[in-house]
Amino acid sequence: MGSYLPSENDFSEQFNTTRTTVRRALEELIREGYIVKEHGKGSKVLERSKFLGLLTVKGFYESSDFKVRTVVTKEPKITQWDPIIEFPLTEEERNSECVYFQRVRYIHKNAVVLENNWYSLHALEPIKSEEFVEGSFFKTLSQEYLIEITGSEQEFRAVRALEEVAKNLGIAVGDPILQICIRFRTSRSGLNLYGNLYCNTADYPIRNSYFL
Amino acid sequence: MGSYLPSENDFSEQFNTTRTTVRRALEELIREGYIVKEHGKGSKVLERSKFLGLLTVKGFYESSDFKVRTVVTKEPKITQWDPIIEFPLTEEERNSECVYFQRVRYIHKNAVVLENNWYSLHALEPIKSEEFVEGSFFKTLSQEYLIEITGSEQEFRAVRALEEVAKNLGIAVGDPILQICIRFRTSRSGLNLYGNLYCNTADYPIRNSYFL
DNA sequence: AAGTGGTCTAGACCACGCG
DNA sequence: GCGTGGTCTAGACCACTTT
Repeated sequence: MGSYLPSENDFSEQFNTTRTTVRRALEELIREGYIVKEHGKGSKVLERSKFLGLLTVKGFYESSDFKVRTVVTKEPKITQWDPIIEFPLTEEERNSECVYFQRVRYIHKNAVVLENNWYSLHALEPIKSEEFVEGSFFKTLSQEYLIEITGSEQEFRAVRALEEVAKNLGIAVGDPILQICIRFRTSRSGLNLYGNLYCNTADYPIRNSYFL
Repeated sequence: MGSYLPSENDFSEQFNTTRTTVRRALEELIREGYIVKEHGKGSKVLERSKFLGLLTVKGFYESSDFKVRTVVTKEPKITQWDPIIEFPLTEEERNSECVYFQRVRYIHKNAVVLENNWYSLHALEPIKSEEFVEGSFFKTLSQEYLIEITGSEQEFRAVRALEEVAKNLGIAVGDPILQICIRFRTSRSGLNLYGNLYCNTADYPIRNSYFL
């Protein structure tokens, strides 16, 4: 913590690769908030504030201070698209049914995020939650289907919690809540994952970082 | 709109540069939400939804449908650091005074964002708002001081609007509001810019995108 | 087969920080 | 001066899409 990583040249020698490739790897660490680069000095390892909840494009990840536990509250089932999705669907998606499921993310004993997810049936079969690798949908996609997340678009809004959200997150109806609408793009052509997240940011704000 | 850009090879020929460099430029367009890449097909130009407010690491930018107008509501002045800043200051920053100013961002006639900004006096002199190039603080840094934004970290929270925020944004006290705490890192060593933004997302959600 | 983006190697030069 | 990260050239090979 507060110390510096080996230099890019050191890494490229050590792993028999080029600086370009090392830099690509470091960019990932930067985006996830683990390091910052300092021109002329090196890559500094950051202290992780213990009250921070974190979001990456691939979902949530754990800081060293807490683990995110996920509970599936609605099993994946085939249904119609929900107009709450903020992104325009492709024609193939509109003409297909979709798979919908719902999860709640916990930190310690606290429900922090209620997450709705959809994807188009034309691009990917339904996956039961029992089949989730280590309980993770994204890990399942990666390991069982060789599908990777290639990017995402997110819309942030502050809204008042409605009944369902309030109940799941243990807050009052009308409390301010952070709504994040996400479209994940994937390495499988035609497959997008849509998410609608309600985050109780009172204790765990959502963090994003960006470099270059 | 909906059409494709010339290929990366075309661009690299046309501008006498390499594909690597072209790809870096395209990454910028991706992050700002102008294009998406489709493997094997090309770089697709996106339609811009007209109700979208957008945020990049460099501040706000305009979609084709509206311009963001900025009004300085509190002139830059030298003061003490405000504990509302969510990020740990460096020792040099803590030991220095800071420059603080406040702006309101308008879209059409609507006040949409109230923005507080701070930076450390030890790293940059005070800049009067009359000196802002085209009214923009970031443009001033870039053009007059050769300081570029190299990255940022953002924390998102949904909160209730307090008096000052409500008054400036024309909403009621207690209404849900999106608070974004930002630290911008810059190419000038030791200079960070801190921001505390209150966004009325009712009509203009904040958008982010990410690739690779 | 041809064209696209995705990834990688190899190497150069520059700007910044520090002793 | 030297080591660091920042940027760029030049070129290779692969995976995906379309014809």
